[in-house]
Amino acid sequence: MVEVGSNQRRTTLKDVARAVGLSVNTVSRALNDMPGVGEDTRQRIKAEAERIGYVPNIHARSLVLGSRRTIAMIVTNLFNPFFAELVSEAESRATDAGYTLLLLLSDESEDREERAVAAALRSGVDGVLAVPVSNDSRAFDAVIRAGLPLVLVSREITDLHADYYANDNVAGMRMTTNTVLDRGATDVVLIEEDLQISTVRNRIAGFRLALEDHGIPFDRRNIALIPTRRSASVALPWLPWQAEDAHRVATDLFERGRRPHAFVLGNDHFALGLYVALREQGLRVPTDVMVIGWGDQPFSRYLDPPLSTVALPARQVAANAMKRLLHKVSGGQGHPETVIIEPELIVRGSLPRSPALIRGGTTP
Amino acid sequence: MVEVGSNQRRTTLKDVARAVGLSVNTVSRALNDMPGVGEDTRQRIKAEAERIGYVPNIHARSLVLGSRRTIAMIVTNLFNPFFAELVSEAESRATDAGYTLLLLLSDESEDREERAVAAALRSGVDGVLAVPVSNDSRAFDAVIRAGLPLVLVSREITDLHADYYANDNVAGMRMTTNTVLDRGATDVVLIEEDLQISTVRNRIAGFRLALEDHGIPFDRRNIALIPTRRSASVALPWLPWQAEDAHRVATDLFERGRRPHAFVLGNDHFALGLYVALREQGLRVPTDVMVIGWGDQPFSRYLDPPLSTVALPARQVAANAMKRLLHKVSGGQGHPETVIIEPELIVRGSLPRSPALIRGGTTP
DNA sequence: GCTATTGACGGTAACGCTAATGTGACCCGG
DNA sequence: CCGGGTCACATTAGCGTTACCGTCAATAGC
Repeated sequence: MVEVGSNQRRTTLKDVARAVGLSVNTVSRALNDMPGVGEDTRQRIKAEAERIGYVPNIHARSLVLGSRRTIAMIVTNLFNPFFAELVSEAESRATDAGYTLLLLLSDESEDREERAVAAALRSGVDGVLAVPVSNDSRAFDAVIRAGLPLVLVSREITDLHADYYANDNVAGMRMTTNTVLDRGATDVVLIEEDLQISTVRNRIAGFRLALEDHGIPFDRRNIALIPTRRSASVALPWLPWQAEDAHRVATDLFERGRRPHAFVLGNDHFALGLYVALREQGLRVPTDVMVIGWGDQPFSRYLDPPLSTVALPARQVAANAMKRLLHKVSGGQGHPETVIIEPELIVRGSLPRSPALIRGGTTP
Repeated sequence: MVEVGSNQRRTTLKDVARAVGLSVNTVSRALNDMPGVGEDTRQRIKAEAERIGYVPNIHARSLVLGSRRTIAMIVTNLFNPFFAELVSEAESRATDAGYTLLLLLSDESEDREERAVAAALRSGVDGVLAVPVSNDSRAFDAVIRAGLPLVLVSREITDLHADYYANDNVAGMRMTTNTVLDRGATDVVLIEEDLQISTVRNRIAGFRLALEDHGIPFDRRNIALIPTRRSASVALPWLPWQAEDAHRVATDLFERGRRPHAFVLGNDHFALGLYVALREQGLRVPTDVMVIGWGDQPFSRYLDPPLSTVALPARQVAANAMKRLLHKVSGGQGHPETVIIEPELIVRGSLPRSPALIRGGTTP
């Protein structure tokens, strides 16, 4: 069995140099496939380095090269599978390009976000990929001041002049809302998280645009915001709670005598609680009430009835963002760019098969 | 607006030293709260460093200190919320201890696992926290050979002498199986992933123990293994597919005339597909068939009926593992230790309220 | 046959930081 | 009044690599 935690001195370039009787310099050039070394010498050096178990000291290399070949990714949480997918794709792309990924979680807290940014800078990363907590640019100003490439994903910061990659929340929510309106709903309720982020703002904007499209006046009562639970200044958009809160919000509506024809949601997890609330009210989906979720979670197609939802191009967004970031990291230029990708509506049993199946909302 | 990607030279200790008219060394000691600096001088130095925006160069510091204060975490994927929670907790603990977390994904592929380990070593991390892909120790031998602290989480490698932290899969599955047996089931089917990992092995062991507890002979037909989908040698335990595969496996059983009294599952996602299969067969939960899942996913309590399942102490496991790793990283000794935590059965509507409600399995 | 040119290699200086060792001023006791 | 100790700082030596220049021989060109 190999001994753990041995404290033998690591073999360095100097050791290899001594072993082959050449200079440190030549050995370095040989191992890095730099010109200026005879081919046979190069092979001999490589063989010897392998033999005595030489592993380059990344710290020294980073110091002289000024790069650690590492990307920091700052994400609010991993419980939202959308973020998990973003991180997953980003890791894969970074690895393929010979970079590693430093993961920092901000937990929807501006405090922690600031600390994450500080940690990223301290760690000497080559670039930062971030899903910001809010519209406040303060934390990320530090990144820009440090001269580090920065790319934002999924959430925009309005007055920050940075690259931004996301899916189209405006068009997406406009599409879902229009879908239920086209099918005869006139009283639609949007359930959303109460977070101060562009994602929510844009989805609300899309929702209002759809109402406009159909000449329906917007009322504040068309939107139900689910307050974010916080603990010690850390937001907790914990998925079970989202379902629970959606259940409560919907039940409140019904108890106040409201009876919407359709719900469009900012999150598939809201549908879990909403479905229960509807069952409790004896309302049937989609004949009494239409429901469209957001995010196409794995469970959504297995609900009863299967949940219509919006599939988000998470991998594509992350891939584009990382590609752009790596381009900037390796000295690439160009004005900050914004790339917004259209999401896709997935129609399932929670929508009536054909339009205009619901009229007036109440079944006779 | 701040210019992005500027190439101004970073301010170094020397700049601070010149600004305050002191030596580099004194500035270093002042900023690191080392003795040998007058208190007023220290404050003056700190203020000046802050003013001119000094950020220590981690590369240089790492070189001289021989550490980057970074932990590598190698995980198979982030789609399984259990792993997402492990990573989340690990990141939090590492951050609290002044470390950063390098995330590497192995995608259930031994190839990628080996590359992840290599990347971790190249990156000069101080320790490795890993969920291994298989029972093969080869990849992690390299970690031990490099003298790096290694802690395994959630999956064990039998012949690797390393610390290991997990939840008790044997006891957990024994408990769930005993629960349905206690309530009168005699024909129980376990649905599991077909992965060569200790997790699955142990859950199967627990399942068999429960059968023994009840004097029921074990038959190969008591276990339905769901083959892992692979693409280009990368396993894809993608959650929607797990549900789909469970649906298929269950339907196959029914079509071959099998009619189990209970299903115990290795994963809540299997329940999604199973529920659909049961509905298609006109079978009711829990009166006709009992179901217990595994992992307490957010959606599980919102299924119809709510899914009984096993809640896993993911955060606790990760916290213990990271604590142990950080202990070893800072030179701590001790024999490799194994800590196994009991999971908790959560009883919901997919189990009959009182034992012995089902007899013989068929309702009259 | 003598000078340019090329190729293979060595010497040395960074990179920015910390740690070990020096140095001078000051204080204190005898 | 002087020796020894203490404090506040400076000087210097690395850490292991890569980059920039030399050097020296072999070869090519006229």
